[in-house]
Amino acid sequence: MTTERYDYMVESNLCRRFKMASLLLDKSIRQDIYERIRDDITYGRLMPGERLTEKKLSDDYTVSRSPIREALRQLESEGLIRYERNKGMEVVKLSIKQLQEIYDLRALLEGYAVRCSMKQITGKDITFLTSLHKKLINAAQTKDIQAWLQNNSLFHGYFRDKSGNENLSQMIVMLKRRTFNYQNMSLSYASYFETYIEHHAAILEACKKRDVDLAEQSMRQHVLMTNQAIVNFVSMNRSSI
Amino acid sequence: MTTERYDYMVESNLCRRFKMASLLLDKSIRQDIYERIRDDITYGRLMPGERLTEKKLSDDYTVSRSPIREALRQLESEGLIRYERNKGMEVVKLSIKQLQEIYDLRALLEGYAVRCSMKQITGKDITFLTSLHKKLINAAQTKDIQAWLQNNSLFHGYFRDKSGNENLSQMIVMLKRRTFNYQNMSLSYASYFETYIEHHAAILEACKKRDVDLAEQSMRQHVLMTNQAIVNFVSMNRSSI
DNA sequence: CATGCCAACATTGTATACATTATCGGTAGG
DNA sequence: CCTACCGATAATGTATACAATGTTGGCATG
Repeated sequence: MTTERYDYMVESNLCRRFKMASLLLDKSIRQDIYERIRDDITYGRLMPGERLTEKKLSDDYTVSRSPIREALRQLESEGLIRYERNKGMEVVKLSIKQLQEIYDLRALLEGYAVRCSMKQITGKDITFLTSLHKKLINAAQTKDIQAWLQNNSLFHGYFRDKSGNENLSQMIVMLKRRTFNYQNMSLSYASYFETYIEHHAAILEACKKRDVDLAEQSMRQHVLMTNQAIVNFVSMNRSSI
Repeated sequence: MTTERYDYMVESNLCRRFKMASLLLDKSIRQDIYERIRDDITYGRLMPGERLTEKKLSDDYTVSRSPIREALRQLESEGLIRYERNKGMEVVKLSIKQLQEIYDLRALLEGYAVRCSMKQITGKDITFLTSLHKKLINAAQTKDIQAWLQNNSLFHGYFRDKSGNENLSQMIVMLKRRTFNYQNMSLSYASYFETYIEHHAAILEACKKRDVDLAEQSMRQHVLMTNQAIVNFVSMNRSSI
């Protein structure tokens, strides 16, 4: 009995230290765990189909199962993991059809974001987007995938943020997270940098001309084309992902 | 101690077989709670801005806080409730701007759903939609709001389901849940049955002519018009909702 | 050797205990 | 009268205990 109490005290003290660490960051353990697992999935440290148990996660992060379970519920709602009652969960593995569905939606929504953003984009914004475009060209020439990813994200994110529709923005981000790892893998496999740069150039050009319809259409085509590259990649590597 | 444990295990395994039959009908408490709170919000038994505490919920449903908390995480992810750390949660109260954002998205997505569904809609589907349309006309004439809501839901749901895009469908449903109560309240306040019937007729007509662009456009306009009615209603009753 | 059964174990589902934080009313000091 | 502070209370955040369910591997049986 005494030892039990002793053990408990030790555990409690350990946990307190972790709690304090997260308190300093003003973040709950649950929120922290949520973000870590989410990023592990989007950045491919956890692969599609991989099975996760609450025990393993609570051991890995040295916290109890309570915050873990709550974080998992969030991730499930966002379509990143799949639950089966009394059996556990796994990282969502998207079928070709699902990938196409999601990219169809992304094309629609990102295109619409461009349309909305046109009302608020000024010459200054065009200048900034052009500088991003140049960085992308540079990244393509030097085959710097990290730089590409980063600036590509900024390019797309710019229209998203300028759309002025917070709900639209959130949806696009959610869809992006669900496919990010697939996109990343396919990019490492076979990059279509030149094609993408042409697309971006077309979008930019349409923005300069203030041609809303063309800008929206260009973005839609661009996203759909990206999807094609990913579908090709997944089709060829279906066994492992 | 060992024997006790042994006996317990035996009984547990034996008992399991007798329960097997009813297992399929079982639902986890969490899932049950989730659905009940969700419906309480969408059907207005819980009003926007209303504050909920875990203790009250666990008392109401006579369960512990664990499944409650997990259900609340799901509801939060879906935008139905809002959490503030260490302070608790409340039913989301949408601003006029948010309502417009969400309806903008619904218009975009439901319009797109009509576009997608056109590939798969046959004469038989048109016949069914026409019968729904007639029921709506009847409900309008008799001012039967319940019948209107039910058949209107079927009308819109038909295109959604026929779109063949499961992700699109889920998004529309989610957006609908977030605004359902507002829509419902505004309908009780001032109904635009005649206008909506004209819209539906236009959509049906476009379907019959297989005019995809017109059908999509008609649905978009219809949804945006609905939004206008709701915004008017909310603007006038801002104090209470 | 194949197969069905079942105890042991592993995992998820729920309840409870404990820890931390917010809220609110009252009181002392200005 | 106002404000700042304190403490009681109630809420959320986390850890742990207990219960129900799924899985596995060994053993008996044919």
